[in-house]
Amino acid sequence: MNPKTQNHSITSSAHSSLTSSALQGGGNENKFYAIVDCNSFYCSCEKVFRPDLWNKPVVVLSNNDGCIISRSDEAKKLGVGMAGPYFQAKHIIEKNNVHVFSSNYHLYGDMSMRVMDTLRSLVGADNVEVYSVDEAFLNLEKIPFEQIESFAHELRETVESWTGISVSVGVAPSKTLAKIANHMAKKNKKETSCVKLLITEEDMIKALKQTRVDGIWDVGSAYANKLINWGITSAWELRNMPEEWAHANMGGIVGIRLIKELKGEPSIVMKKELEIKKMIATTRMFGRPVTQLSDLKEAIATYTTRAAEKLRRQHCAAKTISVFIVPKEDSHTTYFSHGPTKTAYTSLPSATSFTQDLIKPAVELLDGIFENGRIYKKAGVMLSGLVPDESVQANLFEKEPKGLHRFLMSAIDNVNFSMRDDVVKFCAAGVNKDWKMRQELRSKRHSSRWDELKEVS
DNA sequence: TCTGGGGTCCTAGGACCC
DNA sequence: TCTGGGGTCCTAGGACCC
Repeated sequence: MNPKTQNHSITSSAHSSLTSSALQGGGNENKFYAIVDCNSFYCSCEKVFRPDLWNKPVVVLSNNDGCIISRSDEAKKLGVGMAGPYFQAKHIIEKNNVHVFSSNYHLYGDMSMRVMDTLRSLVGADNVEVYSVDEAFLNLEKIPFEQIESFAHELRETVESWTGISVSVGVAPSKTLAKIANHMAKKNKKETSCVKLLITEEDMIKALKQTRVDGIWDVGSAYANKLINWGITSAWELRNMPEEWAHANMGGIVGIRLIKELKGEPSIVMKKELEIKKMIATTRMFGRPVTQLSDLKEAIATYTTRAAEKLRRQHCAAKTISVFIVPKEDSHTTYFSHGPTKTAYTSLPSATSFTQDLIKPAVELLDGIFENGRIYKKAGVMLSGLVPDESVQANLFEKEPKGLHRFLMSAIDNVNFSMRDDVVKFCAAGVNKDWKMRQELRSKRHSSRWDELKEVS
């Protein structure tokens, strides 16, 4: 692993002059990026297996059935807000007979894999960067310029007919512009057929003028507010600011990159697939308020087990483990807030990926931060200082040979992966787990569990 | 009553070294 | 009493993403 890998390095000026020729509509050497983004992804996954819900309003809830994290177009039209708490939208939902699902990550993960595999088969695996569960950037440099538009439509049609998931496609000379194009495609599905290209200078200028600064990828609410206070409201106005200004006022090189991207000079390069994570976290809200140390210990042991699995899956070991717990707010506030998070971390004597080596320090850290009498609503475990497993530096004082442990871990992983649901687990993780999150409305795992396969009658 | 989970990158500042 | 300059590494915290 090379932690210094620069995924976001500024590209050379030679590159950008190549792009400006692209803007004038040059030849095949032009570089374009596509972003393919699934429409209302979680809702679409649910609908694939429920034809009775096509054209019906659907929403999907976050873990613990807390927030609304995906809405079908029909639900959006009814005024169901994004990322809002479920209970606040409940009246609209009940009145309009909106179908509600708890999140079903087995299903979404599997459908995501199918979408990504389809994209890989269309442009080659090397030209796909999976950006999130429902989006991927594609490098279109191999597609001849005059075919870009038809190819973008082909992408959309193929994904939809092979997986049942509808997507929107945005194409432009930089990732940030592609994101803007995608946004426009999504906003006017009928008019654009879910495909929007920004490949001429006029198109780009028009799009930038229509885009507000808070709609730009990588401009969050903090910068958007600042920009608006400075009188910069459209993406076009931001694009015309000097790079030195961006460096001074918008987070250093992040700001420069943003301006370049808006000008169509690609500055955020494609990431290689299968990059290993630099930090691994498993954190959850509890399904009910937790006050007992013993319950918290079970939760921490369970999260540590999950995190250690993720660690081994990318063949890494961790040098640092940290644990945090979040109490409920003492005072009565109407607005959602929580009490001060307590965090503790420790450096391990040597990097490890063994669950049992991680649970012990995790639970000890918990002992140090737990306060009797408090009510807790959330906890988490984070692993950092990750190193490739084969290069784990041996500790001089290590007595036990590791071969046996490694064998045991991979045996447990294999059993749990094939059977799922923790058939084999560590006792510290508890058996009852009544603190576990609520998932009352989860659909079946149609595509990843034999016993939950969809039946066709 | 009820508000998710899991990441990334960058910068500043302190500790430490020669 | 006077107290450099340059470098690296680490961590905390802020900003962002879906």
